[in-house]
Amino acid sequence: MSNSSQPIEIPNRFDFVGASDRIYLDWIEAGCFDADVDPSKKPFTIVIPPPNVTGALHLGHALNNTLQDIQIRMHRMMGEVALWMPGTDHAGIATQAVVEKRLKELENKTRHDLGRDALIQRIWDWKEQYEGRILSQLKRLGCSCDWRRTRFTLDPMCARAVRRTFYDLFSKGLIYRGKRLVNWDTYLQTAVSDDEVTTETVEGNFWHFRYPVIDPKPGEPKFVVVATTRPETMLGDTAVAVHPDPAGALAKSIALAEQKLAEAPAKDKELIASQIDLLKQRQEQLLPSLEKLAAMARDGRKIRLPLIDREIPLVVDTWAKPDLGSGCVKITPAHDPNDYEVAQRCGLPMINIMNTDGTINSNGGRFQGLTMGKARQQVVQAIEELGLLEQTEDRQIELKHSDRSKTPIEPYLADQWFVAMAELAQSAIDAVESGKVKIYPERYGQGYVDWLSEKRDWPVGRQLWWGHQIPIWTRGYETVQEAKDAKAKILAMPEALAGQMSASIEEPAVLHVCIEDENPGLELKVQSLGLVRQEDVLDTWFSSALWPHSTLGWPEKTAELDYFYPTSTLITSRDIITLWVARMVLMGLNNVGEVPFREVYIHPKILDGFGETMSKSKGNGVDPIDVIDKFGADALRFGLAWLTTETQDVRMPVQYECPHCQSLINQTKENRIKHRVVCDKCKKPFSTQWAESAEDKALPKAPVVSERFEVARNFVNKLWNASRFVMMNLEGYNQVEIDWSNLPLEDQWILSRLMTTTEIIDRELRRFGYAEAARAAYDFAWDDFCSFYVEMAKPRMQDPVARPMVQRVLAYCLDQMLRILHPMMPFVTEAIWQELAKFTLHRDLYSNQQSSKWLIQAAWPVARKELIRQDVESQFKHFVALIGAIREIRSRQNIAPKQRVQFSVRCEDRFERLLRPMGTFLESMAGADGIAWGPSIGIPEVHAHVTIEGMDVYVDLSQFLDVGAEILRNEKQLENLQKLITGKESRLSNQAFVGKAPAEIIDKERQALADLVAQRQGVEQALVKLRAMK
RNA sequence: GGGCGAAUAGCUCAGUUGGUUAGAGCGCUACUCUUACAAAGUAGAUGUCGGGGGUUCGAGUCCCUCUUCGCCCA
Repeated sequence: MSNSSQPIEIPNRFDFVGASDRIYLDWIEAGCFDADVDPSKKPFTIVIPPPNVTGALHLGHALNNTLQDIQIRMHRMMGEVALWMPGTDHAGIATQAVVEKRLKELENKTRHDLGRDALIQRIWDWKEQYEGRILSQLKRLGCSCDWRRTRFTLDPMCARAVRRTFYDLFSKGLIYRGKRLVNWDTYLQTAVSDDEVTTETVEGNFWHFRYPVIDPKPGEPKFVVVATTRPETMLGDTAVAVHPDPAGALAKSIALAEQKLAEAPAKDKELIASQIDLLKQRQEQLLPSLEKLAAMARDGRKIRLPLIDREIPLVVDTWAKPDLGSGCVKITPAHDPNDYEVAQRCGLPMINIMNTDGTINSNGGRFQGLTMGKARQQVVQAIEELGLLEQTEDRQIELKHSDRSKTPIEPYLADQWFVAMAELAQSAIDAVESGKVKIYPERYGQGYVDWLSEKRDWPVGRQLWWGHQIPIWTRGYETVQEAKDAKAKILAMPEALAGQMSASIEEPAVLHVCIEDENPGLELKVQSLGLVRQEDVLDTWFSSALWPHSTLGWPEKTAELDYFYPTSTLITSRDIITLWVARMVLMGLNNVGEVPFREVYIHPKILDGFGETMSKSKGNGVDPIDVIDKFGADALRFGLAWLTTETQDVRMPVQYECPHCQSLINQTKENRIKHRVVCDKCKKPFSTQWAESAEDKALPKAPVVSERFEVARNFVNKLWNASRFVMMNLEGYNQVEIDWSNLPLEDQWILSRLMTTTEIIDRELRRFGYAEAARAAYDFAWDDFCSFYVEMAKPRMQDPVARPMVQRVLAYCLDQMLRILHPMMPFVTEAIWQELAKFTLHRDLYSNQQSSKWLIQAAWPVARKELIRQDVESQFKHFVALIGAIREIRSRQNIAPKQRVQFSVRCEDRFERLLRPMGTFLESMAGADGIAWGPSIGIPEVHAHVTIEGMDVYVDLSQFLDVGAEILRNEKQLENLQKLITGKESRLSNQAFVGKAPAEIIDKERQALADLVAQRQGVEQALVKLRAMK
C-alpha cells in the first residue's frame, strides 16, 4: 500500500492543538477507555484519588494523573483490562467554605440567611461547574479514564455505601458520641480535625494574674499568680494547679540541663549554663512558696476566681511546671486540651464559656455577647482595675489556625461523633506490615504505621450542611429506664428485627437510633417517637475511604467488584497517606474483607523555584491548561515524568508569559501577589489571577508557565520529525526477507539498543521509575535513533540493494518506539501511528501481522533478548569514538563543513574489519574519507593525530593545517594526560594500595597507566613535529 | 522537641553493591539555514560533589557532626 510518487506533505511541527482533541474524541468513540469485566483477561485497576470540587486542577494534579495514565495505558497495551475509575470528591468543609465566602462577598448573606436546602443547592451548582472544569482538564491531559463510570462522593451510589458503612460500624459499637475538646472554627462554626489545623507563631502576650486565696492561714500567701496567653478563658476556670512535688521536679529539670550541658558543643554551653542559673534561682526564690501552695492544695484550700466570683479549688497536678512562669497554672477544661486532661484526672467541672459563633455565653457573666477577642481586652482591663494584674510580658505564641477559614481555632467542648479506631487501625497496620499492601518508596510506610499506631479515635462529625448527613436519630430522656424502654421498643420493631435499624444508649439517658438505608417510612416512624435526626454531616474522608469499593458498586456484590477489586495501584501524594490511604485500607478491610489496593506509589510534590509548594492562594500555582496550550499535553506529561525521580521533589521555577510579546518574566515572591505586572520587554501591563478592579480585569491575563517543559516539547518535535523522515523514505516499502546471519553492524546495533531500551522502560515503569524510563526513551530516540541510525540510513537509502532492509528496520524501530513512548506521550505517538498506517501496516520484523488500528490498543513491546548484543553495542562505541575524534579535529582546525578531509587509521586487523565497512558513514557524518586502514599503514606527512582505544587516527591536514591551533590542542591534551599519569603513578607506587587492593583493580590501573603513557608519547612526538613546522 | 527527605556545573536534576578522567538537559561560547527537525546540527568552556571530622589502599557514594532548606508529627 505505497502511495508511490505522490509528494509527501507532512508539516515539520506537530500540530498538537489540532490533533489532540480529534484523537481524544476518536479514542472515546472507539471505546478505547472502556473497561468491562472479562474473566479471560487479567484486570488492572486504578481508582483516581478524586480531586475535590473546590477548584480547578493545578500542576500537582497534572503530575498525579499523568503518572496514573502512564500505568493505565501501559497495562492496557499489555492486554489487561485496564480500568481507570474517575470521579470527584465533595470535600465537605472546603467546598462549603468557598461557596459561603462567595455568598458573603457577592450578596452579603450568610448560610443562615439562605437556609440549609438553598445553600446546598448553591453548592451543587458550584459542584456542577467545577466538576465539568476538572473533568475537561483531565481529558485535555489525555487521561484514559472509563468516563462511563464517573462517580462523585455524594452521588446516590456513594451515599448508599456511606450509609451502609456507618450503620455497620454503629451496630458493631464502633461509632459513639462523646463530649470532647475539638478544634472549633468560629468562622465556619464547625469542628475541624487536627489535619485541618496549622500552627503559626504569632506575637502575643503573657499576662500574669493574681487570684485571691480564700481565708489564707498565717504565713500562707494571700494570692496565687497564674500566667496565661488567653486571659479571656479565665471566665471558665475551674481550678488552679500546682505541681505536687515542686522540689523534685525542679531538681530533675536541673539535672537534665546539666547533662545536656556536658554533651553540648561549646557554642551552646553559654545558653544552657544561663538556663541552669535561672533554674537554680527559682529553686531559691520560688520553691518555698510552691511547696507551701502544694501543701495548701492538699489541705483543700480554695481560690476566689475574680470577675466571676466563683470558688475554685487549688489542686496538685504535674501539668503545672515549677520551671515555667509562676509555677502555678489556671485550669480551663472546656477551652484547653491540657487543662481538659487535668480536669479528667482531678475530677473538675468543665465550664463552657463560648457560643458556637465565638462569642462569650451566659457563663461569662457580664462579658456575655463579646467576641473572644473583645472579651480578652476587657478581662485584662477589669483585672487591672481590681489591681490583680501582676505583669504583662511580650511573647511569641504558637497559635492554631483553621486551614479552611484561616481564622484562629478555639478549643471547644462539644458533642462529637467518633469512630473507635483500635481494631480498624490494627487491621490497616497489619496489611502493610504483612506486605499485602506495598508502599513505594518504602520509607513512607513508617509514617503510615506510626500514625495508625496512635489509634486515636476518629472524630467524624462536621457541623456542616454539605455532606452525608449522619443517619442517626436521637432523643434524650429523663431517666435511664425511660431510655432503655424506648430502646427496647425500637428494637422490637420488625425493621429492627430485620436488621435495618440499630440502637444504642449514650450515658446518662440519650437514645441513638441508626437506620441502615434511605427509608422515609421508617424514618417517619422513628421520628414519631420523638427522635430527631442529627444535623451533622460526616467528614469527607469517611466517604473517600470507601472510594475503591463504593465506586465498584459495593454494598451490592457486583461483577465489577468481584473482578476489579482489590484494585492494583493507588498513586497519590505524600500529604495524603494518613488522611486517605490508611483509611481506605481499614475501610476496605472492614467492608469487603480485602485490602483496597496492592500497591501504593507516593509521588513527589511540585515546588516552585523557591522550594515552596505551589498553591493558588500563594499565587505560584500553574494551571496545566496554560502549559498544554503553550507546549501541548505530550510535553506536559513527558516533562512531568522526566522530573519524577524517587527522592527529589520537583522544583519548578515559573514564569508569566507576557500576553503582548510572549516573552517570559520570572515569577518572584513580589510579583506573584500583584494584580497587574508590567512586562520587562514590551513594558505593557498585564493582569494576573488576582485582578479585581475593572481596570485590571480589562487587561489581558498572562498565563503562568514553566520553561521546564521546553525539553519535552523539543523532544516531541524531534520524534515527530524523525517519523517524518522515516515516512518520507518509505516509498516502495516491502517486507523483504531478512538475512539474520548477515545483518550489517548498524542494524544489529540499533536493534540491540532498541531491545535494551524496551527492557529498561518496561522495568522502570513497573517500578514507578518514571524519570529513568523517560530518560531511556529520550536517549534512545534522540541519540541512538536520530543522531546515528537515521544519519547512517541516509547513504544506505541511496543503495537499491541496502534500501529495502533499511526501510524495514526504520519502520520497525519507529513502530516499537511509538509503543514504548505512548503511555508517556499519547497524542503525538497516536498521531504518528495513524500517519504511518498510510504507508504500511506490516512493520513487524518477525511476522506478517498487521498493526492495530489504534496505537492505544497496540501490544506493549516485549524485548527480544536474542537481539541484545553487548558485543555489538561496545564495538559500535569505537565507531562513535572515531567520528568524535575526526569531528573534533575538524572543529579545532576550523575546517568548513563542506570541505572533506582524509584520514588514516593505524589499528589492529579486528578494528579494520569492523570499521572499514563503515567508511560510508564517516563520509556522510564527518565529511571524512578513510584512505588507509591497518596495522602498518603510512602516515600523512602533515597530520593531526588522535589516540583512541586501540586506534591511532591521523587526519591529513596538508591542505588546512592551522599549526597554532594544533599545538594548542596537543598542549592541552598533554597537560591533561600528565595530570592523569601523575595520579596513577602515585597510586601505583603506594605500597598500601598495591598491597591491599584487589588484583584486578591493580591490573586495571597498570593497564590504564600504560595506555596513558603511550598516548603521552604520541602527543609529545606530534608536538615536536608541529613546533618544527612553525 | 521527634521523624523523614534534600544539599553535585549559572539553573533543573542523574550518579547501581565504595574502584579508571563525576554525567544529562537548559543556559553560555564558536561555527553551520548540510535535502526529518534552527523547537536543529557540530564542537567547546564550566564542578574544593553544603562545611568539618572519621572508616578505607581508595569516599560524591559508608559512619559521626555541624549548617541551610522542605515535609510530616507533637
